Amino acid sequence: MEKLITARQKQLLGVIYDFIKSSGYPPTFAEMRENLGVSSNQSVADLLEKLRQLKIVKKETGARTLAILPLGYKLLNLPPLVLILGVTTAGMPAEAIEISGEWRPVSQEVSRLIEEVFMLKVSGDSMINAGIDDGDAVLVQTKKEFVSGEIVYAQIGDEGTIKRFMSDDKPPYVYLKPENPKYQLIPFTHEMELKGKIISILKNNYWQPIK
Amino acid sequence: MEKLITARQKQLLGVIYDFIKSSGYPPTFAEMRENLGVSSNQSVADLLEKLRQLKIVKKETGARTLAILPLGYKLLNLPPLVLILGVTTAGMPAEAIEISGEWRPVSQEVSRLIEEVFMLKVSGDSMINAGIDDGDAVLVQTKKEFVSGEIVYAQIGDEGTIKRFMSDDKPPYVYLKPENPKYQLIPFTHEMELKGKIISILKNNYWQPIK
DNA sequence: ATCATACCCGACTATTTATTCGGGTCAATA
DNA sequence: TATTGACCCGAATAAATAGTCGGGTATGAT
Repeated sequence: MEKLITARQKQLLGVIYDFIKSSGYPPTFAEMRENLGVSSNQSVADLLEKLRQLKIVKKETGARTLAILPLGYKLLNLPPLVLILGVTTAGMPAEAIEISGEWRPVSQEVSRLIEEVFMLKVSGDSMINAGIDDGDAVLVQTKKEFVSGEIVYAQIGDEGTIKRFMSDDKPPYVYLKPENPKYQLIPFTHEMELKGKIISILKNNYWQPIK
Repeated sequence: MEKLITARQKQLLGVIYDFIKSSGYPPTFAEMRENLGVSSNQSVADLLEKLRQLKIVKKETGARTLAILPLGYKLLNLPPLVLILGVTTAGMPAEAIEISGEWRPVSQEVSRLIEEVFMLKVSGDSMINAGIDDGDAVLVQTKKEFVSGEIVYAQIGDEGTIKRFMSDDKPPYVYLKPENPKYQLIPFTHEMELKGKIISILKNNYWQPIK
């Protein structure tokens, strides 16, 4: 196992990481100096230059123009691929939901990535035949184009709903289909907006602490 | 519906957001000026001051000491509460996993939040009685202290495993219990490290595109 | 032994960037 | 119509910050 990075370099990486984490923006040379316990800018510059060459961080000219690159996060032992889940309180999805006390807000400056995927609590039994039960939560990946047969999250006016999206060659051509014979299918209208596709289901019983 | 924020203020907020998103660090006054199409710092300062008063952004003295606060993200129509899932390739969890082409890496400067929760693919049938099947994925929330009965992700040497954590008043006192009668329980040893608690299960059939 | 490399010092200079000053316009409102 | 608030100008000053110079000390490899 060969050493890609020296201990000191890694330490600097950690300092940068910690700083960003707590303040929301990158550190200056002076701030790095202090957290590293050195007194010269050059010391920081030397280390930083190595990190830059190794594509662990990027640095542009100017104040605080520093960012950690994927390789850097990897070295910090944080997985490079992530999925963001938003737990919405308002806005896009229709109703506020709360996911037990276990899940909590994370630092603000990051919540911006939540475009990708968000989470919704399901109420009702209209999709039980697709394995989605009342009280489950679903992950919705936002997208624009949909394929017939996908389970989607749609908004109809102010209300959000989860149904199977279908398009046919016979009337009503395009519609939402509940997965429960008790319910009628819903023809597509212009008040209807498809927000995303359900990519996962989180079963109700697992959100709660398991006794 | 009363207006909390003016159009121009919101525009600045958007400019800041976009800048951070693409560069990884906050903009300077000059950069905001340009993206806003004004020529005076004061113009930016005025708007920024409002955003600051309204607790939409925070601003410290110094270069690029700017960050968006939760309220700001809310105004940008991004959910304020988020959960981060890491999909690991190596390191903490035992094996690389890939979640269909649908899920993709997000900007690097953010992956640092993944300490919270990560995702693992499950192989094997040792937990079928707890509803966790081969091919499912689970969400693991990292923590240090565990309660008897929780389903946990544990590492034994290099290998990761999912089991129910149990502690008793009779031997073997502390152990991991498979939820499948085919398998034996595993007494706790010092090579064993509990990484986190399973908080959700993503059923295999929902990762794949639904036909 | 000499060389390269990782690391460090202190001080100086150059540059970037923020901050402040003293105004002005326009539209809504009292 | 006088006032206020939102927005804007250009220019000067003040501050923060980066970048650079010319070194030094170890340590391990050639």
